[in-house]
Amino acid sequence: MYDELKYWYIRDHKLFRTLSMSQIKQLCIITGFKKATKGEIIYFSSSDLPRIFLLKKGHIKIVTVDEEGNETIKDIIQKGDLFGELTLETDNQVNEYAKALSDDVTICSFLMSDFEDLLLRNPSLALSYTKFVGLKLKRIRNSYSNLIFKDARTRLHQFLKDWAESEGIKTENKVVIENYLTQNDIAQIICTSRQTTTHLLNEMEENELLQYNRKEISIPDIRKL
Amino acid sequence: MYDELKYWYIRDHKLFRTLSMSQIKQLCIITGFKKATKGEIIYFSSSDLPRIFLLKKGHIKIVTVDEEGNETIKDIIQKGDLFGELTLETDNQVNEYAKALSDDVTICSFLMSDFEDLLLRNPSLALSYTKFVGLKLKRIRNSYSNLIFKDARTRLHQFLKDWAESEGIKTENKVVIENYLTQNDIAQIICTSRQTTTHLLNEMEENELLQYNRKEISIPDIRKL
DNA sequence: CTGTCATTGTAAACTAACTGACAATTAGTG
DNA sequence: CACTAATTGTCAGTTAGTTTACAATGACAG
Repeated sequence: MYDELKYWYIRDHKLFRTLSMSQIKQLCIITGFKKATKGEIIYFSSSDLPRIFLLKKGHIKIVTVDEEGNETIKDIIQKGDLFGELTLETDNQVNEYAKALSDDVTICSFLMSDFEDLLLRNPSLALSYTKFVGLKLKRIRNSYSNLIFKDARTRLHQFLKDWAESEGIKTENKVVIENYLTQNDIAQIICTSRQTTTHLLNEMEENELLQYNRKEISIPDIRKL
Repeated sequence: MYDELKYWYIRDHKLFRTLSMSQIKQLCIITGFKKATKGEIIYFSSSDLPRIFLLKKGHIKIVTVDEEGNETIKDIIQKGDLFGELTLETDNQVNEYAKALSDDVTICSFLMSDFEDLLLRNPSLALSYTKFVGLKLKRIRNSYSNLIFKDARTRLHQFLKDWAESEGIKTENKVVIENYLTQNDIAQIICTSRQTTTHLLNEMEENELLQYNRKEISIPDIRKL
């Protein structure tokens, strides 16, 4: 029964919809599970064999730490996202780890080598996967080019729009986002200081562009951003 | 005889080494060629069927133009690089084009649909291609995260290091780079103003970290950057 | 209910980098 | 070879955003 659950977890991802049960089994025999609560650090066990991860539930951030111990956010992973070495190449960057942002994080993983075997046997899956990585590439490139050229205000607006787009619950033009990020997190994502972010958020609240609190962000009219 | 040349052009790319002659033919029947000289604009003919491009010779930059007509450099493509829609998804962003940076630009291209067919029939090629796209993703992510957090000076240093690494001719610790970029191009790549770039380059020349001219950049000791 | 820690709010001094404006130099073309 | 356009050099004024520092608020554990 527990085994059944495992399969379902993987099968649920749109990338794996085309797979047969036996192919899923091939991956899942070695599937690892992990649960985490808020603030918990999840290492990409570099000692272990390289793995690909799939976030089933919750939110996590991928973080790197530089020589001086400064955390920088590399990516925010949402439910349904694949992460880890998408290049299918092993990389021994030890100073990179994931951190749970919500209390109900569930991750499953499988060996990269098994995944590669599967791709070789299933060209259409390989094609889907390539498109998936390509899409990720495009998303990252776009968000970065937004980040770099515009000022902090525009960057915050753009970030909120993107966030609302991908996760917000929309009714008419009003959008409500579950806020699992601190202002400091947001600051890091849009590459500005915590103070500037606080300032801008308060400014937007004064102009009635949004209501901010630690649980949720509510945007009365998304078109005005 | 001309046909033979065509095949060779594609076969030369490391991605295609594993292909049989007939598979190459399948791609090449519809291969398009293009030559360009410095400054020439090459459109990703959006009216035409979507294509994948391979830069055989020279250097080009991928550029987007925003509403106000400002050019921003999205990518620099070097000899041997594949470019175009790596996502294998059509995208109707018309405000994106390529511009030749050197006088001897040669591009060949093939239809995306043909490429997809080939990937489906050739799983190991699909896997290689996936890794290729993944690598591109990693490269872009790294270069961006370098760009964003550091100041202009560090960014320029990092850029020069990367450039020297990928294209420079190294003897001992001295590196010579063929300079096909203007200071304005460099400024756009490292996201700063043209004046700041000029200032920093001159500063580095004073400190004998490099010698700059329009033809080449010579770095006496790459470790000092 | 209270103490503690994380998060958010606010302000002043400081600085890197941008903008605009113009001059000097170099490359390419007829 | 001279003319033109592109590239590079230089400067002063301005500004967005950082830094430092501390206060206020909220959340959570015992």
